Amino acid sequence: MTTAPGTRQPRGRARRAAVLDAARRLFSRQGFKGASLAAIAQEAGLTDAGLLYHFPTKNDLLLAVIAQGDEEQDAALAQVRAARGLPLLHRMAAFGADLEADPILTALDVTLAAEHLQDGSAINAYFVDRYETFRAMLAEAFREAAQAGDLRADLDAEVEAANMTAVLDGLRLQWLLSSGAVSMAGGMRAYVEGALARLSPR
Amino acid sequence: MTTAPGTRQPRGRARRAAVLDAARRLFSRQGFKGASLAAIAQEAGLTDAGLLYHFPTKNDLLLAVIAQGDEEQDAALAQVRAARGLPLLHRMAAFGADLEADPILTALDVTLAAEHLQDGSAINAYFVDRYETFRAMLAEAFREAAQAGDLRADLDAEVEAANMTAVLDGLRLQWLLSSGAVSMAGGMRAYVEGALARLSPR
DNA sequence: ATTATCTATAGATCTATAGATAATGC
DNA sequence: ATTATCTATAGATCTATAGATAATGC
Repeated sequence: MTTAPGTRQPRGRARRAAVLDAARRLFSRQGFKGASLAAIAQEAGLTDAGLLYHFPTKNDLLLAVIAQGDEEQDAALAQVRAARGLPLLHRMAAFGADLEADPILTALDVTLAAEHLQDGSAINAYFVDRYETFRAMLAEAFREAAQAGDLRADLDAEVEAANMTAVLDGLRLQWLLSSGAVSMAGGMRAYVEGALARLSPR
Repeated sequence: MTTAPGTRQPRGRARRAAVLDAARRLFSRQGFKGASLAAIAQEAGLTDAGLLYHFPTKNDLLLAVIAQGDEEQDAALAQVRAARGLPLLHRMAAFGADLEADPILTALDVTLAAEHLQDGSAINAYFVDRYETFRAMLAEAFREAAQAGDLRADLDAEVEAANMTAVLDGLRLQWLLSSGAVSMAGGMRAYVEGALARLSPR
């Protein structure tokens, strides 16, 4: 029996990876609409038609880029999710540093989220969902910490969750716009420590 | 002597305003690259060629849209800048509500900033500068409040300024992505009050 | 035989210009 | 006379498809 249909050959797999890599870089720098298939193909070392063999449409390519980025970020997120309550919140202090480690992926995320803020696209739905999930995770941790007596019982878990998410997000933007002069890692650490001190019981 | 050259007639002025208004709405929803001149012209009730009589290039149109938005936001910012030190910081608590009052302008700002994060365009320079100025204003207020003994002497003015800016910015994104479920006004008020409580002396 | 890539091109936009025409204000 | 707008179109992209050809793995 020959290679099962659909199974990708090594050369093809390498090419696919090169295309994904080029697409991530260009989408990250110029946005989805700003980066043309021709530019991505050239960066990956093939023609646009060659690229479209691997990804039938530009939108398919974007979805693949996002899926890959997700997979990589899941590692950092799993570190956080391994804890609950106050320890989970403490771990958020290191999250800014995690994002600084991958400027391209971070810029991609900011750019794509803003580019699909309000259209009803699949990408928009993805971001709406991801933000909700992230906030829900933090809100639950705040509630658990409050119930356990580790934080003040009267805290507003929803507001705290949204604000912690907002700092991380806002720092990303300033970090990118200031060419790194504003530190995501430092800002986030300061915010988390400050918030937990402010919400400490008694 | 007839009308001085360059003086705009009433009809022209009204058209120009209609074009600016349509452009703001469409840039806000679809970004600069996402909104075509034809779509903007149609929304304003003229042809694309007609539009280009008023604004020679698409980029000129964008600059005019930004300049107009700036003028409007300056009103809210002037309210804040009228104070110094701790009172200035207290006024920041209402800033989220101000932004909620104009969803189109707020979405425009987020979208354009993200779309021009890293290109070396004039728009990029504008945002880099605006963020620096905003942070500098807040940092100075934190320093003054600390020196006056209204806040802890050992606060880090730069970090506090960047983080306060970040919350406002991050909340904008969540507010837009959640169709208003996350409150900018509430989140910002909570953040500012929390921060000032945390930094209150001894 | 299958997988990967290319050339060539269709068809849809998009920005911008040239030149004609209509509306307005003096 | 000046200001505003239109029709028509050039020229540049851009996404995507069709069909041919090259490379690879069994």
